[in-house]
Amino acid sequence: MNIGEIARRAGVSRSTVSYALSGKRTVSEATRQRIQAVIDELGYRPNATARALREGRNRTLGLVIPPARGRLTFMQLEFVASVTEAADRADLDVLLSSSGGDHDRSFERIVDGRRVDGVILMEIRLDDPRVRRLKALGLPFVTIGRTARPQGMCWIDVDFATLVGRCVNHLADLGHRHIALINRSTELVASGYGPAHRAREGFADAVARHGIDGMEFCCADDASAGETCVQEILRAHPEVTAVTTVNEAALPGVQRALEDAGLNIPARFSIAGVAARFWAEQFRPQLTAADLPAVDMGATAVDFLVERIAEPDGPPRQHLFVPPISLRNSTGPAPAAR
Amino acid sequence: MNIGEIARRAGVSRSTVSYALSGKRTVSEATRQRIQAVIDELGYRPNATARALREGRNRTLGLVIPPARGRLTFMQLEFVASVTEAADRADLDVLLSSSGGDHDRSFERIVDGRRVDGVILMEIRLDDPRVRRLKALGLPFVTIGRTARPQGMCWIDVDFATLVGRCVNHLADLGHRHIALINRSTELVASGYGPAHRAREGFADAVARHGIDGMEFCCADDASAGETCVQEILRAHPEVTAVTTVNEAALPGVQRALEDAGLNIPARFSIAGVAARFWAEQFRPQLTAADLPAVDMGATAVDFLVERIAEPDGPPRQHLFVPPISLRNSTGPAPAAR
DNA sequence: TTGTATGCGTTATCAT
DNA sequence: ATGATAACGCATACAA
Repeated sequence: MNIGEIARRAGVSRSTVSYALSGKRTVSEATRQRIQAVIDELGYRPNATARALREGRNRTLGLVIPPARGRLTFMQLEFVASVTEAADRADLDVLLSSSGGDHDRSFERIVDGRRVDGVILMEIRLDDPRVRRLKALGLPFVTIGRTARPQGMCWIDVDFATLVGRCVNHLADLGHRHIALINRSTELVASGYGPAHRAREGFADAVARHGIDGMEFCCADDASAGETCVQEILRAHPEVTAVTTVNEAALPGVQRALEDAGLNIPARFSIAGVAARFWAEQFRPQLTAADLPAVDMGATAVDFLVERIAEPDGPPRQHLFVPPISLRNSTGPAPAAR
Repeated sequence: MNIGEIARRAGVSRSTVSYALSGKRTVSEATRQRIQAVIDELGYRPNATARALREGRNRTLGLVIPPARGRLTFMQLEFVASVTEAADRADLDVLLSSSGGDHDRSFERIVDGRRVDGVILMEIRLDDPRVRRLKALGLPFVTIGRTARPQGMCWIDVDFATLVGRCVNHLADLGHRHIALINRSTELVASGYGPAHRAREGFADAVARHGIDGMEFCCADDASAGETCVQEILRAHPEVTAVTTVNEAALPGVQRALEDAGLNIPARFSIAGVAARFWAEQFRPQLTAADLPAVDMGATAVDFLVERIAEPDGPPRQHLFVPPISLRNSTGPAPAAR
């Protein structure tokens, strides 16, 4: 069923049907109703593909997620859901692409074929080839996370440096003098993953500012790595009384290792970090942490992208999220000794 | 950059360029190379929208997910990721639609506008209006879960009845005589949600078969509901020594309540169920459970859909997943008394 | 208030 | 081995 058939049956021209539908020029009430009757009867709906071809836009945005083999984090998954809902509110569809590393076929398909009007790029690297690609194509995009040179680009990010710094402040104020950072994986750091780098920097700065002892550990994004990591910390650095972390997926293992070591939280050991609320509340006792604002971030990313699509040469918008640290029960005064 | 421009610069017709690219008719090596050179130089890529209009298909499938306000479960999220990857392997894109209940705008957009060649429908109800819609449109689709009348349709599902039955068998074999089922929420049951209904049936059958005492409790999909639910069970039915559940999101609360009641697992209380592996492993001690095979399910759903798109009138394929129950450490012999 | 004609970028049919 | 041309379904500039 197409617009021509509707026109024929209603005894009008195609343009009249089109205008009756779009309202972009006046159509007499009589013909409008006749047309509508035919449309209702035949259940006609305009073909979105033809419209996209004609209009030169798809009313669709691309969402590039990391390949699932590296297991999506809870935070990422919440973000995907919130982007989908925000897009829906703007009457936009979302074309999903799982890409990253060498697995970029779907990214190419979506971008090369101009299937989308703009792209939201998750899990950006400090130097990201996909960003260069999008720039070269002149396709509007928003990144989640910043590249090394984010000037002139549209992005949103979480201020991991500041947040980790605040965690250190908090722990130092409680008297802790030997603090460990449990960062993301070595591979992630090596590949230039911003959050890991900025967590490191924020940690180093804060530790230096307080003149206390800080050490960093990389840790894969899973529970058993977290367990091993804490065991290693306790073994090699018995003086450590507190940990700060940006690795939410490691938390269950962190908890286990501390329990097994008989270290009561927060009486004998403190921990604070940055994590999705889900993980913070899952921790026992609940974790003092900056909750990652996934829903806000998704909505903001869509807002920025929609704005940029409408006005590609407008000023690039950027937002650094600094969510408050929720004081829960995992931090307390440093114990006299361990 | 379009195919006409390439043709002009290569000094050939548009059809020659098209054929050179598709290989659907022979093109002399000389012109092929000349064309390729121009393409490489100008970075030409065919416009997917125009191709879709011409070919009458989009090489895209729709994935309808439940609205995120009800928080996507891990299982659902894993499924989304696996569908995306399976689609990518088949060179298909995935258009995401979050719909369900009254929030069906994006479903309409995708389906009415013929933006997709087929649809994967998650979280099906026993009587689902979207299924009727897709049938009426003649759009190929695969459902995750079955409707009440699944004959003639393409679907995959998890055999909750059998799995819950097996959990009961296992617990009965261990000597438990008073077993509770922690099902999904009252609302979900009321709305005709298949897994909840079939868990109930499987439970009732198994309990009757063993001639033991079984009782069912509905429980919202979150930790605190799980906690309340277990407290209620322990209070009202102190004779209960084991629980089986299909409510993974309630597990953290279940655990908390049992801990608070001082009921050691599995010495004084046993629990077995159906859950994503993530949740089973998160439980302490690790949960004896049938792990939901999200990745297999995603791949299978895509396979079925691709097949159906290619051959809309072929026999509808169906698969009932009965994943093995992984024996972990949450079940043991019934205690003498409680 | 309505109709006619054109083009969006492809692919495929027919012709050479 | 290659070219000209007609669709695909829609929106809109131009006419009337």
